Amino acid sequence: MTGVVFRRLSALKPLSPAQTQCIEALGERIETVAPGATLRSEGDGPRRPSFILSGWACRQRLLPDGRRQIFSLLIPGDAVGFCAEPSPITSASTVALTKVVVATAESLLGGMSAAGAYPTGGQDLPGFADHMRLSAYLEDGLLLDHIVRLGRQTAFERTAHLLLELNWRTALIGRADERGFNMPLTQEVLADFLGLSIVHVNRTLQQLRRERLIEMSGPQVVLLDAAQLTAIADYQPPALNKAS
Amino acid sequence: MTGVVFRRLSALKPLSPAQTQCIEALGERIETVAPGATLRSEGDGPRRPSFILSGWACRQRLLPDGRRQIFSLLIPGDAVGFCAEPSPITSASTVALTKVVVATAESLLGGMSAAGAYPTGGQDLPGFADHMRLSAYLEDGLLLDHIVRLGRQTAFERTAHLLLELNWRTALIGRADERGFNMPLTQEVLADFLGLSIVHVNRTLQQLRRERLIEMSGPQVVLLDAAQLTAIADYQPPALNKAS
DNA sequence: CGTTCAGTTGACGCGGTTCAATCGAAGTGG
DNA sequence: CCACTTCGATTGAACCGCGTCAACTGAACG
Repeated sequence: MTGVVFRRLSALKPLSPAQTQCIEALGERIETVAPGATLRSEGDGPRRPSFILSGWACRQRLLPDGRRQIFSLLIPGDAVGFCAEPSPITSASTVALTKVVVATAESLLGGMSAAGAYPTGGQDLPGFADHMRLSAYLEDGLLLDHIVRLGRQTAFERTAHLLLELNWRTALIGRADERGFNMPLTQEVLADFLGLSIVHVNRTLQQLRRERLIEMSGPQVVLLDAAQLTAIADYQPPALNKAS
Repeated sequence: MTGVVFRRLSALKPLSPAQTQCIEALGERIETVAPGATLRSEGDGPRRPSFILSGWACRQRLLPDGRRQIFSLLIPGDAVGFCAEPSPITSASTVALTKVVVATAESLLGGMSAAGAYPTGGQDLPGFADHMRLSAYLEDGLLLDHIVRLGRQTAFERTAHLLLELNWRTALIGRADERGFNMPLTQEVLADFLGLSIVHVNRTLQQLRRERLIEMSGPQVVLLDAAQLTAIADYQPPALNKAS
């Protein structure tokens, strides 16, 4: 179960044996969250950070009249709640979209603690600060991509872009191959992420299928022509430079 | 000139005398950038971080066909290029919207250096790491607000929300009062920020004036009815908790 | 077997874009 | 000092991408 975390983090920067061992130990502190449940709500105080071992979640905000905007989709291997603030400056809640298994991971917090304190108790902590920092940059980049999608791309381009992003991210954790990847999202979730109506998401997906760019059977998605999709969406995968 | 930086940072967390002195010293390393010039381009390597002392800039990305999306607007007191990565994971460039004066500030980098190194050379550095971390969270929150605007708000709501945000931010650095604030942006910039066409930005601003919610004369903006604007836009100012 | 939930489809309307033209203010060069 | 240009703001008309409303389908479930 902790393999996804290993793959996710080692893609950012190589992991030492001590770190690898530390990640394997994550499997010992597991919690299961039901679909729809809140992993972390808006005004939460300091909360133990964790990794998603299985299932999908999202960060979102609700408007008073019920409109919802999803900021990011969280897949296995992704971190939750690593913002070390006592109370977050801006409100967003993290919600499970499927059944989710998380591993609590305060032990990885070395160098991430609040008030900028450098590791005090355990100098021998395997130092995940670099990984978490790189991970934060990666997420930040995904947010910028999202802003471009919402601000300047058509429904067709947006949807193609998202599918390419999810294909890249699932591949990173070893969950995508030539037979595609698994996307356990309803069209309502896609709509709230892409800033579209459910109906229009439905029609856009149909168009992608009609033009033989993708294939879908249930939650399984196959990108039939990744090159053309990439051109349509102006997609550029994140540039991970492990040399860092 | 460095007063805006002081106000900006001390709003996040009180500044020690040593830190204050350090900020005043920023005035010694000044550069001027012409409107339209690039402060920091996409693939730039490690670049010296800096603060904007006067003028406005933005972070943006261009699409192949010329469409532009602006991620964030940068005003005096804001930091530029504090991401400590050798090469950024995602591409965005920072461009001056007016004449901009920046102060280079590598001396504030204590605890921000690459590779997660904790301060080595100068333990006596006044430690701006906390401030820069809080500042990053603040910016992150502004990005989330922006995503909600673009994804789920109408042109009218979006524009109102932006004006409230800019009013709050200019007030934070002491540049807004009951006579309003100065917004040196063309409608084209507003359009590329709000994900709208120039024409529609023009009409939306007209509607805001017609409904006596704002007043504009040149770059000067007055919010005539901040309460109603706040309700319309569902605006919530960032919660700065200095107690952190 | 009724209920619920996700996906699908058609008709219609609106919010916002596009195209095109006008206008005033601010340069700029002869 | 006067054309001439440029740039940003403004306006009208036509168009269309996408939302809204409403109905229907099939699968899953108790």
